[in-house]
Amino acid sequence: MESAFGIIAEPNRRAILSLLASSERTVRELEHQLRMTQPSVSKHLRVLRRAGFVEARVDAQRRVYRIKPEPLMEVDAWLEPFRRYWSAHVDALERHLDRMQQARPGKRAKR
Amino acid sequence: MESAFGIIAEPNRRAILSLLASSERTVRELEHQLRMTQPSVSKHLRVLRRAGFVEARVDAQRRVYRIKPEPLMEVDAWLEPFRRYWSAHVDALERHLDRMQQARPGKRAKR
DNA sequence: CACGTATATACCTACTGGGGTATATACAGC
DNA sequence: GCTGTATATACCCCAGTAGGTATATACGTG
Repeated sequence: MESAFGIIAEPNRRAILSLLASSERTVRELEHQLRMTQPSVSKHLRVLRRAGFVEARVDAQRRVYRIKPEPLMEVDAWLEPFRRYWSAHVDALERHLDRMQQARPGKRAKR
Repeated sequence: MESAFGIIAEPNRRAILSLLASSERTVRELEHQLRMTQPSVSKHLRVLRRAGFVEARVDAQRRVYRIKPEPLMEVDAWLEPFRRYWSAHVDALERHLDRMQQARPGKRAKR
């Protein structure tokens, strides 16, 4: 599957992306931090690279990978039509929490 | 694969969700508007239902499906750490989507 | 140049998951 | 009841893909 959605369906790939979100890293660093085998990391990185999620900078024998945001922006854009449900949901949750609070004054609502 | 990301990896499921985003629909309506076979629609709807993306209201023999936003909110939340990359690349997304669109027509050879 | 390190790739295997056809179930109207 | 409609499910088949092991490639250092 070549869509951005197919790419991030894989948990290990999401984990890689999440790590790279905070800072760029080498293959080795990813391998250790995610406790995956090196070929597995490389394979996932290749998929991510080809799909435009990451790019690599060469540093001697190392490849330092970093995020390229475009495909994730595409996912973000796809979510747009659904965002109108967010507010409704949040409102419903707030009303719910208000009722809870009124019914049991003194008890702290969670979340 | 049971994560929300795995669920929306499937293009037909995304199409179903996108249709439901504007309004609730019956299985038949989805079947026609997406030109899919009925069992296929039902199967995808079952996956979506079990993962909490949709719910069905019974109307005689019909089931009217509608969006439940929670799993998509989860996806939205996952994107949060990456949003700091957005601003720098706003117009890069346009170029990216143009390229995607160009790559569409015809089946491309694989690697 | 030999050796260790860092990364990529090839190859095989096993599993999953989607498509299709046929069938079951549920309901409505006559 | 019988018939048509609406939806779900069972079953089979096949392609894609992730994991693992072994190997290739590239680079740096002594």
